[in-house]
Amino acid sequence: MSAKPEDFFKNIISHCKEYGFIFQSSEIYDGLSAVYDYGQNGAELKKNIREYWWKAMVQMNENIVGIDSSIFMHPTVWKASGHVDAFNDPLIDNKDSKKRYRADVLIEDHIAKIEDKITKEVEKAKKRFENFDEAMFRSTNARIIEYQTKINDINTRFKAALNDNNLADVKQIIVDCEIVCSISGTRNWTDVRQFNLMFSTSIGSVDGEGSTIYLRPETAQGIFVNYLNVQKTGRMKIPFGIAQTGKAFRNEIVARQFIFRMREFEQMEMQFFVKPGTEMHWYEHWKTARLKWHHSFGLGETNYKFHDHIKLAHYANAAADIEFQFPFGYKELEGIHSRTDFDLKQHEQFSGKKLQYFDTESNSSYVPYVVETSVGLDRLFLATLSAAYKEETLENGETRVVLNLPPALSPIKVAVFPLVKKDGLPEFAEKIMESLKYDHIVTYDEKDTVGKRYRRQDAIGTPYCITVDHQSLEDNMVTVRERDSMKQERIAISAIPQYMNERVGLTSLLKKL
RNA sequence: GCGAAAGUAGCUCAAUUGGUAGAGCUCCAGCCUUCCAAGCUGGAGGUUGCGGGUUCGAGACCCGUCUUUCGCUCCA
Repeated sequence: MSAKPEDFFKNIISHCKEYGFIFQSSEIYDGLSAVYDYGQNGAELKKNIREYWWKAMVQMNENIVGIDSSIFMHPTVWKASGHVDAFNDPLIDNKDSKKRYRADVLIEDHIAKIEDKITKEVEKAKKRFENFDEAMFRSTNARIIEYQTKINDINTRFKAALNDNNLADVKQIIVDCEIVCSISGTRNWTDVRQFNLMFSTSIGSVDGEGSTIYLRPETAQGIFVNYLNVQKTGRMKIPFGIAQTGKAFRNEIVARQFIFRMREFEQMEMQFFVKPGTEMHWYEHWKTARLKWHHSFGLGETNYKFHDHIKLAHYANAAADIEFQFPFGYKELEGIHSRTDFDLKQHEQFSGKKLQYFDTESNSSYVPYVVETSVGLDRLFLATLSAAYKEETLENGETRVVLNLPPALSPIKVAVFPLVKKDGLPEFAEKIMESLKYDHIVTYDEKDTVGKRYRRQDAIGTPYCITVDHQSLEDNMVTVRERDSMKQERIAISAIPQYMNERVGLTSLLKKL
């Protein structure tokens, strides 16, 4: 329609700022890369999405309960989960080809090449001599000795450099070995850098005496370490789930695409504990249930698709993403993973505590298997907003920008206007607003023409506007104008509460599930 | 992180080879009109992202830096 695809996403970002949905963090100080703040309307929309998720998972399922675990956790949690070891690879870039390599792999490959040369020398010699003594040949041949010395030197130096965490020397080894990029063929390398996934800080008020702890890179571990607490105190019977929403932190190498990938973000996760062997049943169950939940937003079912993982993480035996068609293409919105008993087993091992469940049916104990649903709240926010954002051309040729948000998720549910700013209409309108504010977020506006005020509300997705006119003073009727159709109807003031409750509450969404 | 491009009022953009930073919209205070953004009057808002340099003089030229976008790379 009006905007070109490449401009469309830009317009959404501008709209987010202009109407108080998203601001860049610390903007007056030039901002902080890949960190964003939610403004007055964004905070409401985000809260509403979170609430809808929570009700759909916890309130609607008797066997799912919610927790709220700390962002700080014992450092060993992240050793057990594998996060500490997984992201400490030293990386180096070739400036010409822009190709990134693991520095240790480059060096190991180089060593392997030298070993190849030795092997070739040995094979050549094998063919030449009848009674070939390989060990003798290896220990006496001058060229092989030279190669082997080189390998030993590199290995010694490389080990020392890694032990001392001396990244400068790791680079120097690459330079000294004259290792070239296989693509560009050049030796134009950047410095070797260590990338850490997790943000660290220290606990304990005395500087230097505290121990290093991490800001959690996922909320799931808070569920795993509490699984037995919840199971016992809640008398939960398998299968049961534990849900949680909360911030997680990842020191991404690159963070792009607005709030799609941020360093600080919010997850909504549910870990479902099941009897081993039944996990595939539950995996399929949650795939279906979660997709249905997404569809209930009414943003277009064709915008969603499953992406089944072929290559699985070490802890999983099945994994799928629900992808959403963002303005920049299909991208992951939610992950549904069959995580096996990997996490709980790891925590058993590292903590030395039994994390087993006693199954009264089979009269046996086992570590439950886990099926995880994990959705990014910020991504869901972006998906919702970008699918709801419409630049419309009206019949009279005018354009309007409207957010076709599900009414239950809209930041503001009702706007109340006096048709004119005199004759007692403002006071009358304010009374209506006062009566509604106990149940809904309501706003009041008396500035500019009423048409302009409708457009302002369209731009933030307010589903209903109530306008008070002179006749209202006599018959206690008001005009209700609906956002998407722009249709108006006349209703009694006494009917407003029920009218709104039927249309802007979460109940109607929950009933679709 | 690498490369390229960009950064001027809340938003969209101007500003002659280097010569006093402007406009429209928005916003605010009023007036008028009164059911779909368009009338009138007045007002606020900028160390031109930031820091250096060249120059008599820099929004413009040079260097650095920050942020954003795109491509590559990475992605439990």
